[in-house]
Amino acid sequence: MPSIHILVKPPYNFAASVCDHGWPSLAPNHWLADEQTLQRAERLHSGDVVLLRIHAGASEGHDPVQVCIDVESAHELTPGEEQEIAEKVRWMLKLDEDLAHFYVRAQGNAGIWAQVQSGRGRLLRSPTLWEDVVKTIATTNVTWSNTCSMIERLVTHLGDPFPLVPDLRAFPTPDQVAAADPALFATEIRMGYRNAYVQQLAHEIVSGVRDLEELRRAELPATELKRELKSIKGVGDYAAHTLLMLLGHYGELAIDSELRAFVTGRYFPEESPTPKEMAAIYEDWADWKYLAYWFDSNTPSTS
DNA sequence: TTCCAGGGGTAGA
DNA sequence: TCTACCCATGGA
Repeated sequence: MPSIHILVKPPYNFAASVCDHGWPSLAPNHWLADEQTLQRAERLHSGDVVLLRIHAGASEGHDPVQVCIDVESAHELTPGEEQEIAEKVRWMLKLDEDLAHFYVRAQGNAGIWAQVQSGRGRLLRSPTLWEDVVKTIATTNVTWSNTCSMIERLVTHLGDPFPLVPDLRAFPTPDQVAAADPALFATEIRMGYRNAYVQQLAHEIVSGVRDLEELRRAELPATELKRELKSIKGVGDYAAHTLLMLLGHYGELAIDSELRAFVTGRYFPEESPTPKEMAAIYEDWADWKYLAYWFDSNTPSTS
């Protein structure tokens, strides 16, 4: 089985970073806890589906951390395919993001620093912005377990199978979602009123009206990215800020029921804060508000 | 049965 | 910019 290796400058904790938010639980991702491995069926540009098993390699002290990608495939990989896989995994793991300023800033907060000093902060994302937008829309106004079920059904019904283990499927492409019968969404995939949003986005991409991969690669300022993201039906402030985080912009908080409950409980026990009051808690973190909140919410209260 | 979850669109002010 | 109302789904 071919294995692709990537060297990562420390500090970097593969397992903690991958598992720091819910994305490894959303199909086609699957976290194999016993093996500390992220498994995922992935459709390559050629249309072939391969199985990726991503895990940390052995490293000591200050040596670069090694990330290993074991690839199972029905055919022999070409050099181009190996390069494609490596690029996708680098993107998914945010290996090219510079978090140095966040680490410096985090050292001023003992609780948050304790959370991140081992090399965390690179939250998992999907190989394509398309997949991340669909998944983010699927997190709105539903419980997390329902989000997982919706995405599982979407992948099961529309994703291409991995030939060697057909039960494992890749995330469906915009073409596959656009071509799907709306009745299949209504009766089987069951994303509720989000069905129309997801299929509309797929149609926009297929028709060329919208290019999310161009948007993903374009190094636009956060304000412009946010405007583009909010023009997608089903993406409001919460979803846009979540997607900005996934794209490497941490200056806006994604205010959802979890954030409201955490911030109210820790900082406003006697009142019900407005969104502006909640945002003010992390104002000093400037471009790093999202990560600051994220690790603050994982930090035990000192009071 | 009712409520609500990792909200958002729309209409009307 | 703000508010009211509606939106499918599934678990508690």
